[in-house]
Amino acid sequence: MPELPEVETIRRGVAKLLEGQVIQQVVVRETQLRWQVPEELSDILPQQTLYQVQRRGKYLLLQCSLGTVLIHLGMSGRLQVFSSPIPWQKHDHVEWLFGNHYRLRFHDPRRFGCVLWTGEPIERHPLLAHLGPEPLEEDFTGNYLYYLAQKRRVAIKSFIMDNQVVVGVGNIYANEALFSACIHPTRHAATLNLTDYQRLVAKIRAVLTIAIAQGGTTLHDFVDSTGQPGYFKQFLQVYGRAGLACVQCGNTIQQQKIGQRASYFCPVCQH
DNA sequence: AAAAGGACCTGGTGGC
DNA sequence: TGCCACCAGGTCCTTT
Repeated sequence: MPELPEVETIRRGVAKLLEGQVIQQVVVRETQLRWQVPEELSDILPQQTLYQVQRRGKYLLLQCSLGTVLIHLGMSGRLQVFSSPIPWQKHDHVEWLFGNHYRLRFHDPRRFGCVLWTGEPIERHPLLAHLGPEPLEEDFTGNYLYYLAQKRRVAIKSFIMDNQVVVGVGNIYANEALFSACIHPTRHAATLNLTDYQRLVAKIRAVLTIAIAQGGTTLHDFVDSTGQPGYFKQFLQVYGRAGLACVQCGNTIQQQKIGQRASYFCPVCQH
């Protein structure tokens, strides 16, 4: 479900309501997520203060007094804040109760997400240690991508979806950024020149920035921490538009699997 | 070392 | 209506 704009939208909502609050209670109803939810969570977290909600790629990091709760939403995860108790729903797996009586609830039907705990410095965590740069930070540049792509034969779309190359770019935004940059998604990464990469970086940044401003993309069921959908869907140029007319040239948008993911492109505009 | 494919899960949809 | 195949916003792990 969530790519960087959706996770960032959730981060902002959770931060606004819960930063500075003391955790009172943690309920773990299901431990079998992508990785086992640590049993000690409900023992160590109470009395700790959640002092900051951060994001690294698609991971949410709840910085607490004695360490960090690391959350990934996988394909179908939700994280919502409720101001009063509500009945448990199917696939509600973890809930945090805070001093202001707000509740943070983790819900994930497919259970590809995770809820983990570490007392170590977060950048050393194995899941984060090898991540590439943040796409909206200054170290993500055309130069960086160009040199990293030397001798890489992988499709450019798979390349920018590789979290060791750059974090946060998932299937929707990879398709959109490549269309916007007029680059065919199957091109081998090493065949793009520096100018191509400078243009691509600019477009990745632009697409993600606008998507964040729109509160993310709701295709079916994405909602933010307050239950609101995102509105970037109306800006989508190619994603999900197979067989429809290209918004630029009118030719038919094509669909093709690349790296096992549905990919959409205009065969005329993108080359 | 890099690339490709399978694996992990549930739920929704569309065809027969 | 029921059954089944296939698809979905991710990414780690194994195999080639």
